[in-house]
Amino acid sequence: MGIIQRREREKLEMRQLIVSAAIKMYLDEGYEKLTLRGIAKRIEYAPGTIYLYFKDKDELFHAMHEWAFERLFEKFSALTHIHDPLDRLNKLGFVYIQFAFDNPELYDLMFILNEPMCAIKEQHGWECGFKVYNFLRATVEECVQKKLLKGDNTEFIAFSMWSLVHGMVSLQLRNRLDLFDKLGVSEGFDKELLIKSSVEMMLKLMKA
Amino acid sequence: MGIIQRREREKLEMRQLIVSAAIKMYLDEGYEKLTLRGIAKRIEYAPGTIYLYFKDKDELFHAMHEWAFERLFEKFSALTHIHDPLDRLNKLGFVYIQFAFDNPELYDLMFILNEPMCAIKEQHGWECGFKVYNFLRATVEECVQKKLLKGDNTEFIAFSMWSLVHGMVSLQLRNRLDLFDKLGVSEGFDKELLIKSSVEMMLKLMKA
DNA sequence: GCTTTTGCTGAACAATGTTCATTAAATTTG
DNA sequence: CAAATTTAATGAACATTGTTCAGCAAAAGC
Repeated sequence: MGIIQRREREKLEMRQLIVSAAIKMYLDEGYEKLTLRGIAKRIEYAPGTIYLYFKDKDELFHAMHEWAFERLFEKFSALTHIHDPLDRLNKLGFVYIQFAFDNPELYDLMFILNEPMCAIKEQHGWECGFKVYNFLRATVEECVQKKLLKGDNTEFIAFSMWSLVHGMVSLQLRNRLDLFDKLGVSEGFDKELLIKSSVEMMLKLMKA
Repeated sequence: MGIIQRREREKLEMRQLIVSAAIKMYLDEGYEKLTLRGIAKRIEYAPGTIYLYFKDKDELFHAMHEWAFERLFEKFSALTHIHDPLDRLNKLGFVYIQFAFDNPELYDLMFILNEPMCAIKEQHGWECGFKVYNFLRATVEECVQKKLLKGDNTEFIAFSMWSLVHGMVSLQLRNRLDLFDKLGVSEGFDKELLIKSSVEMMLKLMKA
């Protein structure tokens, strides 16, 4: 029965077509302008068709969310060759921050928006997030075992580090760092530099 | 001219009436169910009336946002009596976290949602946020001057601490910590404990 | 008492996510 | 190959949303 195989393949291709169009539209025009009608028009299908491939908009967001995680995981993977775990940990932080600045909309999808997580609750867990987090966790674990860091609780340390960079990045993405513009510093105050410098300081502080 | 004074007062009262109804509705039914028609019905006015007091929904969000900041500032103010700045810094963190867990919707409004910041761009800056942040900043400054902390850059330290707790709290609010449920830990894994313990660890680490 | 200003109305508009009866095409069956 | 059946896609329709605006009634000014 080659036919049902082909059908399955076509179904996946169609799903991918929709997701690609959605991502392109999302990156081009932003969150609010990403509409199902717009996506449908872009791929030259009727709006209702999307519902044959996705239960609702949340599920489409989830698919985009997974795609975004693959992009970040690629960046992380490029660091596996670094032998010194402390060095790797450092780079990991900077890659994470750089990714957020380069792809703010994707970061939103991955770590801030509610939508993709609604779809997750009804399906399997948050595997893509888990996978990326484990990269950090494993590196921290290695540092802990080699006693390169202060403290010995891998869980707490990894979580704290993630939270630290996520906190900085998400405050920036949500314009909460505009606060620093008023603090007497120069007008076009560089938030990216503030973040990177602060992370650098914290990492130094945590070294054994 | 007592009349225009009364008018001005009535205008403010009406604004407050709308904001109160909006907050009540927001806390009762959540972000998505907060609709202008719903608010109008609640205060027994026509939908269009709200636009006589607020330019758009974002501006209403901004007013709610300011109200929320007053609530947090009250909590912070209760800590002014603590003399030891390091102790105050500790408590500050826990009050912040507790506030977020007790009032997740308000926290959203204050630090995660985009809406209230749109209204800010067109008006004066983010004064309410600035005020609350300065509370933290001043406490850190005091610790730095008394050499109670490692490091001497008040700006970096205060920003890092804010980011750390905000990161933890916002990851939790956006269900990104569900990841830890799969990590083999117990099912009803206590996120609040994880957060508070991690912050505790980090604070110890930063003590001079 | 007439005119002007003000506050409020609620119908109307455009846009959204979502559903579903209907149609067209592909596949299976006889 | 023709008929029957299953599948894919349509696009009009529905309920909601934020927002606007011509009209209207009451208050204020003269």
